[in-house]
Amino acid sequence: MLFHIDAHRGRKVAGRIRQKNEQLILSAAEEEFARHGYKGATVNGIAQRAGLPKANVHYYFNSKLELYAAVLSGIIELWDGTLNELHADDDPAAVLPAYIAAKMRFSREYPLASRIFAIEMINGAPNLEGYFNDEYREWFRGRTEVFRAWAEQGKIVPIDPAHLIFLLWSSTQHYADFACQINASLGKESLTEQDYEAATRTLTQVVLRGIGVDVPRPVAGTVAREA
Amino acid sequence: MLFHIDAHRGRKVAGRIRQKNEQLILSAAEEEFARHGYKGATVNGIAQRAGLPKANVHYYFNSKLELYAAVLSGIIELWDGTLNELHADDDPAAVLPAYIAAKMRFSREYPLASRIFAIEMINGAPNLEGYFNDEYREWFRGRTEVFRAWAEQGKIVPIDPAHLIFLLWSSTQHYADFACQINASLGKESLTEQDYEAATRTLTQVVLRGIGVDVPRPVAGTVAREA
DNA sequence: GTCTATATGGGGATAGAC
DNA sequence: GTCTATCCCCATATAGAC
Repeated sequence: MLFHIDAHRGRKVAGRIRQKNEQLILSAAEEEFARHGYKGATVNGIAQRAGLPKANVHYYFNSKLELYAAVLSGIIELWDGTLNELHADDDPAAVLPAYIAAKMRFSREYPLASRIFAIEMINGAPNLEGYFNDEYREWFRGRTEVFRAWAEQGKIVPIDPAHLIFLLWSSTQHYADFACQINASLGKESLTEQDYEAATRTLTQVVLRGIGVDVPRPVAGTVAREA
Repeated sequence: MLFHIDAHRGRKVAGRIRQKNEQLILSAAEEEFARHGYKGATVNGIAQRAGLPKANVHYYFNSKLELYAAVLSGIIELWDGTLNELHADDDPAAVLPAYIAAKMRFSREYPLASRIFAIEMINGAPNLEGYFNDEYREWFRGRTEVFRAWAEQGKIVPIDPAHLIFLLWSSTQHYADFACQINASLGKESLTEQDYEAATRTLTQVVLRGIGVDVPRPVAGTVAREA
C-alpha cells in the first residue's frame, strides 16, 4: 500500500512494467498449470519460466491460488460465446460446420487453456464454485432448445440435444487435451495444418450426416482429393 | 526383510492380509489420484481413506510414485482390448453399437480410471514413457485398417479412420472425465441409468448414421417410448 | 506385520535491504 | 518496484519400538 512520489511519469512507466510482467507471469503460469496441475505447478517454476525471481510473482499476485484464479478467469472468458452463435432460425448446414471449425481452431490455438479447464473439470471444478449455477443451467437449456427447434422444423432428425452438444464439445476439445495420445497414434511430433483440416472435415461430415443434414461441398480453397 | 516363524499358517494369513490391504490402498489411491492429480494427492490422504496409518502405505508400496505406477498399470490393463473386438469382416451395424456401449459402460463403471488416464494424457504422459512406442503405433494403424476395409467394401462411407476413432474415444470418455460439467448442465447430482441409455443411444445414432450405416432398431428389452 | 515418532526436503509466503 | 535471504509448514520417507 505505498504511494509513489512522482505520480505522472512514475505511474506511466510503472504501469507499463506491471502490465508486461503480469502478462509474462500469466503466460508462464498457464504453461505450468497445464503441464502439472494446480498442486503440481510451483511458484518457483512459474517464476523461472517468466524469467523473474520468485518474490516478484508474489508481488504481482498475492498468492498462488490468486494467480491460478486469474489464469482460470481468463480461460472462462474465452470459453463461452461460441455456442451462442447458434439460433433456431439458422440453417444447421451452415452454422454447425462453422461452430465445429471454431471449436477446433480453439483447441489448436489455446491448447493450454483447454487443458487447464479439463483438469479443473476432472477434479470436480473445486475452483469454479460460482460458475455452474442456475444461470448456467438456464443457458444450457436455452442452447438445447435451438436443436429441438431445428428438429421440429425438420432441419435435423429428432435427437437428444444435450448429448449432441456433449458430443460436439468432447470431440473437439479432445484434440487439445489428448494431443499426446493423438500424436503418438499418428506417429507425429505434432499435428500439421492439414491434420487439423482432416480432423475438422471428418468431424463435420460425421455429425452433419449423423443428424440428417446434407454434407455441404467442401469450402472453396480446401484441398479435396489432391493427396 | 523378516521371516516368520510359523510358516504354513502364518504365511497364509499374512498373504491374505497383504492382499486385502494392498487392494484397500490401491482403491483409496485411485480415488485420491483421480480427485487431486498425482502431486495433489497425499500419502496421508490415501492412508486415511484406506483406514490405515500412513506408514503402512509405505510398507506395501515403497514410494508414492511406485503406488501411482501400480494404479496406472491396472488402468492400462483395463484400457486396451475393446477396440480389438472390431474386424474387417464384421458388420459395422452390429459391432459398432456394441463398442460404443462397452466404452460407455466403462465410463460409468470406472470413472476414476478414466480420469487418472486423462490427467496423465493432459500432462503429456510423463509416467507412460514405454506405452506409446512403435508397437502402439502399429496397433493403432491396424485398427484404422478395419475402418478402411469397411469403407472399401462399401459398408461405411469413405472416412478418415483415425479421426473417427478419436471421435469414438473422446465422446465416450467425456462422460467420465467431464461428469462434473455434464451433471451441472443437466441439473443433476449424477446421471441415472436412463441418462446413460440416452447418451449411448444418441451417440450410436449419430455415429452410425454419420458413416452411412442404417441405424438398427433398438435392441429388444430396451425401453423405447414408455417415458 | 503394525504403528508412533522423527528426519529431511521442498514449497509457499514474507521481511527487509536496495 | 525489485530481489535476496529466511521463515515455517507440510509431505515424503524412514527408524525403531511394539
